[in-house]
Amino acid sequence: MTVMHTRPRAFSMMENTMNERPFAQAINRLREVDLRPTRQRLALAKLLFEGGCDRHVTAETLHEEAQRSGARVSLATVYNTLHQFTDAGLLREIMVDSGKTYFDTNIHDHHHFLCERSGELTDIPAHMVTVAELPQAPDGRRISRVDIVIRICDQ
Amino acid sequence: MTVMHTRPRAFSMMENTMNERPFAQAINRLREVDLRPTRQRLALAKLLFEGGCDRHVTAETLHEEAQRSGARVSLATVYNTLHQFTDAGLLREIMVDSGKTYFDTNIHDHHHFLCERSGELTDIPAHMVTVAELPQAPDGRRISRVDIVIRICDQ
DNA sequence: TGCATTTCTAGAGTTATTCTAATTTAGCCT
DNA sequence: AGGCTAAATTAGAATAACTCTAGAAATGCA
Ligand SMILES: [Mn+2]
Ligand SMILES: [Mn+2]
Ligand SMILES: [Zn+2]
Ligand SMILES: [Zn+2]
Repeated sequence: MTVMHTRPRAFSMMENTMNERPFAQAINRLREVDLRPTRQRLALAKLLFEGGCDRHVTAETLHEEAQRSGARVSLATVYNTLHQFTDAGLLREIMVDSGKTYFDTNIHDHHHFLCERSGELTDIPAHMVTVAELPQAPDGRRISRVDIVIRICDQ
Repeated sequence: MTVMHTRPRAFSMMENTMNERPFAQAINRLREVDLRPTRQRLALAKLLFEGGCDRHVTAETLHEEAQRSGARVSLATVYNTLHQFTDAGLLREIMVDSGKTYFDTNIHDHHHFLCERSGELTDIPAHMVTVAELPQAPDGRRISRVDIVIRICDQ
């Protein structure tokens, strides 16, 4: 399956070598999308993108994590920042169940396992799913994305 | 002067069961799962299943529709009924975006177009999508369903 | 027809999210 | 460095979409 993603390249704190100025990449990346690199945005970027592993966070979970790490960021700012990062192509929004919005640090073409017991999301790289045939988009429309959620349960 | 004492006819469940053929199936289905065919449930079943076309409703939209049709059903009952119908296998729940829960009258294997402009859902019969390869479910789990949402936008 | 059980309902409560308006901060310009 | 202005942050209020509660009504059974 091929869906056109003309999205900015993933922003990764891992690209910083240890001795480079901390946050240099983050600051540049935020500048590119006209977001001032404030203390709050940098703290959240660090939590989201440092460590490199793909994450699925809610505003609430990221806020708690920020508190625990000692960063003083309001919940309103966490919401604002998650949406700004999403608009900037640094995050992807996923709405999958139970009225909660997840933000995915993996912006590459991929799909998800959804655990029906816990609600946990797990990435599936795009190459592991082959869609041989898709219907045409209705007249005057085009396909912007194909989201595949594989729901898993016990046994 | 003549005063008409036309006592409102008592509601007869038997009459409805026998005469209103479109609901015979729903009523039997409800009986199977121990849901009494009450005035409210039958009114909502009529709105949902009469006309045959596949629908994607929210509690709010179905409640408005019920009001307009003259049925007096509380919003709480609409929520209860939609969940009961879902548990009974008469509806399927879809959570696709914007924190709203949609209920789908099409319970057969199928997928959806999602209009990114309006949020409107449209059915795609399962045979129009061919999935050639799927990843294995994690150890001790099995795939319960594969949901495919094709997001469409303008142009 | 009486009675236990189920269902319905208004309104209160909850949760996730957005809005508002006052305060603080960032970036730029002397 | 100090001042200015737009952007950003924040606490708390507001909203949206449910969910719960507890009393009233309907239902089905004997
Ligand atoms: Mn993901
Ligand atoms: Mn459908
Ligand atoms: Zn799980
Ligand atoms: Zn549309």
